[in-house]
Amino acid sequence: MKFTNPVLFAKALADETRQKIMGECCCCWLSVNEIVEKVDVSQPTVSHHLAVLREADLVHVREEGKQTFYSLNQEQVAFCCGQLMITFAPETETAESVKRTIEYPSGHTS
Amino acid sequence: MKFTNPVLFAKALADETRQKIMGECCCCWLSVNEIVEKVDVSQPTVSHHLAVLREADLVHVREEGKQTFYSLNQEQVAFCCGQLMITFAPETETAESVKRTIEYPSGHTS
DNA sequence: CATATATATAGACAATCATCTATTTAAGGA
DNA sequence: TCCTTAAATAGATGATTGTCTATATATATG
Repeated sequence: MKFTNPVLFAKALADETRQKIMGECCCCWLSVNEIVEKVDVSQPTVSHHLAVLREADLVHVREEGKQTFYSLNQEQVAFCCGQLMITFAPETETAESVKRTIEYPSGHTS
Repeated sequence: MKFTNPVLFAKALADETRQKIMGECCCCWLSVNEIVEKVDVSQPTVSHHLAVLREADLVHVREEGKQTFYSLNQEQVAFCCGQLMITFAPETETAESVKRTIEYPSGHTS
């Protein structure tokens, strides 16, 4: 897991279109063209947004012949959100719970 | 608790100086001048950043005579981070744990 | 090999944004 | 009332960013 700078992470999320793209490829692999069909901007614009998400390490990429498939890196998103929570909301119950989950992942119930 | 649009939230975090300000007034009340002394930008710039944070409902504000004190709204930060996690990392253990914490806050251990 | 298809890159342009200086507003204190 | 201090607002400016069209690159397919 590469560390994503929290400002870079926030910048990546700081755009409507990009959040839409993230939502679309959150739970499945989509080719660039499939994403284009869903988000009502041009193909180069989608490519640009995907580059931003790649830069922040927020997507998995799989090349297959002519096509390139993308899917959201949920683990990285969770990690970054968790970091923000621990940094900027340390006294909340939610942050405490996130911290516990990171320290004692499932299975370590002893 | 006002609902903060997730793009607005990300935009608020998408700046180095603003994250620094958030860190400074995370766990205490600070006057604008005290913040200025900590973040190496001009007073009007700090006021601008505080306005952005206010717009996203991420700070508490308390006016006291000549001075205005700010402190980070940790609950709102936690809520927004949690929303992002649930939206963009729903299949992670961290998001599951956040969801549980929201549904069954502390005390409801029955 | 020629053509079609999928994606990325280049470059332009308008909009947004972070910052500054100058000024205004408001609240004490002498 | 006058001066000082605290913060916000106005307006300017340079940098960044989101979008587009045009083009390049790379991979099939006939």
